[in-house]
Amino acid sequence: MTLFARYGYAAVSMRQIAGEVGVQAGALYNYTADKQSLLFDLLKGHMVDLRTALDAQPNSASPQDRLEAFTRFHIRFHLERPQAVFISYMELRNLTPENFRVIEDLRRSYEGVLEAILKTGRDAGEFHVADTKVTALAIIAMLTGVNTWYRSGGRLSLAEVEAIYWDMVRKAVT
Amino acid sequence: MTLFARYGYAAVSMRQIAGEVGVQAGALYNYTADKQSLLFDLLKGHMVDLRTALDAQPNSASPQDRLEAFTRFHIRFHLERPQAVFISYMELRNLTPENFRVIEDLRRSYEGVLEAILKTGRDAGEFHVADTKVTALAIIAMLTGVNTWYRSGGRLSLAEVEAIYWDMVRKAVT
DNA sequence: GCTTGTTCTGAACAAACGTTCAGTTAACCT
DNA sequence: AGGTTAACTGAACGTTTGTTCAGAACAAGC
Repeated sequence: MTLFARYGYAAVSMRQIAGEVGVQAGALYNYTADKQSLLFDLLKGHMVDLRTALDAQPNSASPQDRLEAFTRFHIRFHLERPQAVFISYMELRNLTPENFRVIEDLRRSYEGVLEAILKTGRDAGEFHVADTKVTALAIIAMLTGVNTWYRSGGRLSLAEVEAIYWDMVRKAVT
Repeated sequence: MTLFARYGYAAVSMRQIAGEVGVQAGALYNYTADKQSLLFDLLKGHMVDLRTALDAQPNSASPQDRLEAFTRFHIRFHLERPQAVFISYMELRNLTPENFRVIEDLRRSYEGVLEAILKTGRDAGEFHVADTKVTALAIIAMLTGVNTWYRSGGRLSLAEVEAIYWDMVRKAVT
């Protein structure tokens, strides 16, 4: 994961990976069918973790509370695994078509959770969003963007970042 | 550019590029010093175009109008060059350190324009943003996200997309 | 027709690629 | 101590990589 995140899937050789774990290249094939599976298992594991962690969140009552919970969860979860997140966005095109479809479905299901929150809030008259699908994607893109600049120990704490983003999300949909 | 966007810099060979333009691999070296320069020139050209096009925009008076102009400009410009945008986000790590620094500086200067707008608006009491730097990055991430899903001829027109995003940006900062 | 300068080919280079596999080494159970 | 299984090495395979370069092809001017 570290090597893929640093140099990219295509630029990392099986010999490099083997060297990093103190083994010869051939030994890797006792654990993985091929290089492609290495990438796929990484991405699938990440997406499943994401969905599992989201489902483990306590269910809030109001749409507003649920949206806040989602926002804070997304930021926290993504900031805890910058490498997996990075790879999940950058290496999609290096998946075989069938593997790609699996990851894409997982992601769409995650996006669907946010969209459902927005729909509920709009139907309840609490949110004012022109298009729940587009708004969900826009919010996720905004939140995931934190990963490109946040460094722990930097100017802002995680709590401050969460507060800033939640403030923007809340205002954007109400 | 097409090949880099489709398969990624590392996965595209000079022979593939040569084949695409109907020439042998060796002939490419009459036009480029090496493969790295090919990528760098592409990214630098894109960033310079971006900055040039932004500066060519008519200057609006109020912070709100300037923010709207920026929002619409960013969406339009990025949707017009999906390949260059994609490469500019994905292939940064394949630049040599000194080339990377050049591109990063150009991008930071672009982000600075948006931050300046936010600062002006906040000082004028029109915007309420907790952190202009973070807000600028959040807005840009949100807007650039359009490229991941928008397809011309799809459900929404460019004008509709601009309107939806501008509505979110406006509400998020006021 | 000859010269000049530019552009291209086609082969060559050493290095690196993913993957396989016979054979060695290590670990564990009886 | 012996036997079984799992893990690893090290070499090999056929390709492919970025880049170089001598020579062929080509166009332009006289």
